[in-house]
Amino acid sequence: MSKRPTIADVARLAGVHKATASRALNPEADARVSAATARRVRTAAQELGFTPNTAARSLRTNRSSTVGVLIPDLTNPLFPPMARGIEEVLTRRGYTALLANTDNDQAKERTRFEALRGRQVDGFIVATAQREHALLAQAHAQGVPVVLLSRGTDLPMFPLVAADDATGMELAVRHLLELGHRSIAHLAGPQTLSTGAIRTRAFQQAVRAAGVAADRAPVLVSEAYSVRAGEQAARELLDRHPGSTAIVAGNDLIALGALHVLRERGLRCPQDVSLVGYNDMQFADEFQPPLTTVHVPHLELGAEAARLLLEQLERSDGQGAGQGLGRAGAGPAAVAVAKTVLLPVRLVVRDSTAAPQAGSEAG
Amino acid sequence: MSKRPTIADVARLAGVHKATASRALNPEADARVSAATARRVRTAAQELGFTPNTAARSLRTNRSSTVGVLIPDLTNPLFPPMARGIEEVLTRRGYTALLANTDNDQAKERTRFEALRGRQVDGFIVATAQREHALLAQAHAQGVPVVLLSRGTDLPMFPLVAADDATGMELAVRHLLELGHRSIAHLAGPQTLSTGAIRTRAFQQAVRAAGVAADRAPVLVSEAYSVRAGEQAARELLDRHPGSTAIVAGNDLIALGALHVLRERGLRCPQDVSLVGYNDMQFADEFQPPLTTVHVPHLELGAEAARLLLEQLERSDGQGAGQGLGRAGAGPAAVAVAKTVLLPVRLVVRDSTAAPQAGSEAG
DNA sequence: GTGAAAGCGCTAACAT
DNA sequence: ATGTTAGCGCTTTCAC
Repeated sequence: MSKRPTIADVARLAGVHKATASRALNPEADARVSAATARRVRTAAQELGFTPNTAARSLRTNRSSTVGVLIPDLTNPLFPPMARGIEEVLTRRGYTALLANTDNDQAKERTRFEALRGRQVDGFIVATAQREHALLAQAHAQGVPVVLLSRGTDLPMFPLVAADDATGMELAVRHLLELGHRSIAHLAGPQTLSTGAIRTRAFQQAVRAAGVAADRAPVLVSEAYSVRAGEQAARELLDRHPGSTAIVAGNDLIALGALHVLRERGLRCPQDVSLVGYNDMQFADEFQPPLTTVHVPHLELGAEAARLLLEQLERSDGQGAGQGLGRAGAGPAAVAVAKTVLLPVRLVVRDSTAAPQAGSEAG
Repeated sequence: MSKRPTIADVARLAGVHKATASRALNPEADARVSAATARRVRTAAQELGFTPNTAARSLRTNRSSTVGVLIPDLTNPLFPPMARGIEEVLTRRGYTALLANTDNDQAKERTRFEALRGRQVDGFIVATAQREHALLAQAHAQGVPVVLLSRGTDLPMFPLVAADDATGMELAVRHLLELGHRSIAHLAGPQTLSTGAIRTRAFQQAVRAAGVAADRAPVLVSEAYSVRAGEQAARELLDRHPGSTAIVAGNDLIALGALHVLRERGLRCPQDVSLVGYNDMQFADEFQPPLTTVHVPHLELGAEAARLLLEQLERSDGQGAGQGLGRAGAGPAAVAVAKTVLLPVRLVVRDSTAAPQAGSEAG
């Protein structure tokens, strides 16, 4: 366990001063060093296997090249691809992600957030946003750099990278309409989340635009994006609206719950009831039946969020306040509004949707 | 973005010296401080919202309370539960995990390993071990604290936390035998991984013990733990051993590949061929058909690995070399051997296994 | 273009 | 039980 070489060792071997070595090794300052010495220093560093002590650097620069990532639960198949997308762009730029699972628990989230701040993270990528979010409001007031991933807040405090859910939901509903369905129910996700609210609204607009009467397009809200909650909501739906020939779920987990309930009631999917999920999570194509769903590019979502955050960090590097903002409206009175990036989605048709059977399940 | 309070601020507010404040705030040293001042200091810290600058602490103590975690791929459903188990015990003790995906790529693994070392991680949890592993051998030589997770090396260099795969495989084979199968094939995982080798050996022992002839218990090696590789191996298996009435796969992903191939050949599972997976990964119960498999407690595996590493870190805290070793054999000539913890598994019977149909598929 | 010197915030000797 | 001092390894003024 021989001690690791420091920059002083490198400087000595290269025959220069510590400061010069530091400059030569740092891309931003190496213009101030002659090409020859720069090369000598880099060779020396290579030879010794020098890697800078990040703690020392961090202490000096007050930056850590580290980013906190708040996600609900790594065990939910949506998030691993996002995490990988984040990791990929972050590491390429010398940053490291610190992942924290919050389990949608506010107290836990706050604890982890504080702990990460204590570790001098330079910013956060937050995939746990509620439409109203005390912690985020506070973070915003304190000028902490944050990028929102997948879920937004009602106030556009922070840049957001999300899927184009309005379009996605429209695709889903249109698919069902084209198959001939006229009684389409929505098993909505939690309305406290932007994804839940946006998809629900888009569902309602799509059915209304097609001239489907409101009572033929009921919305039942699942209290969580989970199989269990999906089952509960699905039971209620089948009890109260037995005439529905199709269901579009707020996400794939809820759809899975619905699948269970259909099975438990002896209803066949898609013959008796068609079902559309949302997200196209891993293994959605292995379900029984393989799920028709809206594909969301989770990895790209994560990658883009990381890019946005880095951009913001770089910008606010020199000066203090910089919050990575775009401008809405024009003129001097314009309010600062954060940029939103919407990534395109597409419908993936598999076996859980089909034309409604004549007579069957008609309300 | 007012500057964060330092320990000097806390000391001033409490009317003591920095060093005293530091002692009062550090559990290990607070015995050397009077209860009264300790309380005063802690109150002051609370009031200011003081959180120590980890970079400074790290620089001074040469420890980071940070652990590197090497996994193949977060997107493989086995690893998120492990990561959560790790996170849970680590954060409880004030540590943070730095996750890195290696994609089973040696170059990538080395790069990430070095990067993490550069960040002064105190140790590693490695779930990417090959039976022969250059990087790990080297890490061992350098005295880097490492705990192996799930996959071991041939040489017991490091403590290992894994599932009791020998028993698990025996359970799987016995289940098939009890159903009446006498032609059981094994779609093995990569033999360069301890899990692949151990499960294969256990398979062979189990069938041999039951008196099944070797040619009635063929072993085909899948070149990766993946659906794709599983499909390839399964095709070869069905081509070369069409008489098999049951398959036990090296893991659930391989089993899934086998399922695809059975379907593509018009063979029904379990009526024509029974199939057993391994791991009981998330959603294995949603496959078509729901998969009979060996349940492995992945979260507990991760948690236990974290515990072992912390133990080792605590121990080697003061002195230098401590490698967290047990002793094998007795007497002065005994070789240092690292502890292995095997967690129990259990067979989960679902719908992919059944008694062989009389006559069908008989070789 | 390079060297000298200071200091980030913390903790571990060493006093007292 | 508490204060004093020094220094972890790095970057960044400031000189020259």
